[in-house]
Amino acid sequence: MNAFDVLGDPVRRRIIELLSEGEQTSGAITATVRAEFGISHSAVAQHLRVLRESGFATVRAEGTRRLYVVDSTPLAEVDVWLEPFRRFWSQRLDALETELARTRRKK
Amino acid sequence: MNAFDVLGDPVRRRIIELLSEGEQTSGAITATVRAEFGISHSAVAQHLRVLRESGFATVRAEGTRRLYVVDSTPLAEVDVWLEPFRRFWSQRLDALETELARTRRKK
DNA sequence: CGACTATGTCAGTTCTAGTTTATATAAGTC
DNA sequence: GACTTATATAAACTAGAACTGACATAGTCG
Repeated sequence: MNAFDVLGDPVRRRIIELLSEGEQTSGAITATVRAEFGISHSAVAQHLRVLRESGFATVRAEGTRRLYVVDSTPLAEVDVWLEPFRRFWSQRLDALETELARTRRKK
Repeated sequence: MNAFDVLGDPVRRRIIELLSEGEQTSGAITATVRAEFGISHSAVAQHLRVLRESGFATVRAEGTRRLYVVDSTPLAEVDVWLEPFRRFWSQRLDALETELARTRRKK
């Protein structure tokens, strides 16, 4: 599954957000997501699988717990795709910076 | 339809890429996409509709032609979502910069 | 005006992704 | 060893997205 498809699901985006705060057990993630989205534990487990298989997360076993961490590689890919478009919304910022520089020189 | 869902489709991503090079007629876009993906003109028209309705593109009529331009607003939203994660892949760069600064000071 | 071109929409079909319920596995606890 | 907890998977169902083919609208050109 392609990186953009993975991010297409709000539950998965939320899980990635949760993981950005640091390592989380499957159980902790499931509890939060269940509370927020009202879906079954199985649904969450399947989202976790998608995140694993698409490279957005990696897992480490500790006893019966599974500890998930975010892997930023696919996110970086998305960022790269976005890169050429960034000029569209940074144009105004650039213009502002130029203007500020000019004002400063006048002083 | 949410911005991430819109970007989930490869045809739509391609259309956005095409539009980033500047204004394009519906016909031009359709021709390129049909050649690359082998789908019907109707399918392309429907993707264009999604892009319009989700705010990724705006249209201007000129005779019978429709001229599409990219609107970066939803792309910027995606960029904003990505922002907090950027530190993950810029860490290495940051570390490198710190190291360089230290080396410079030693000299 | 009639034929043609550019574009868009509708209806129906197919495929896929997300969900639930039920089941499986393996590690801790008494 | 039986019971519980943590987690994952399988199978079946459903909803919705994407596609095709047919039709609709409106400019353009002879």
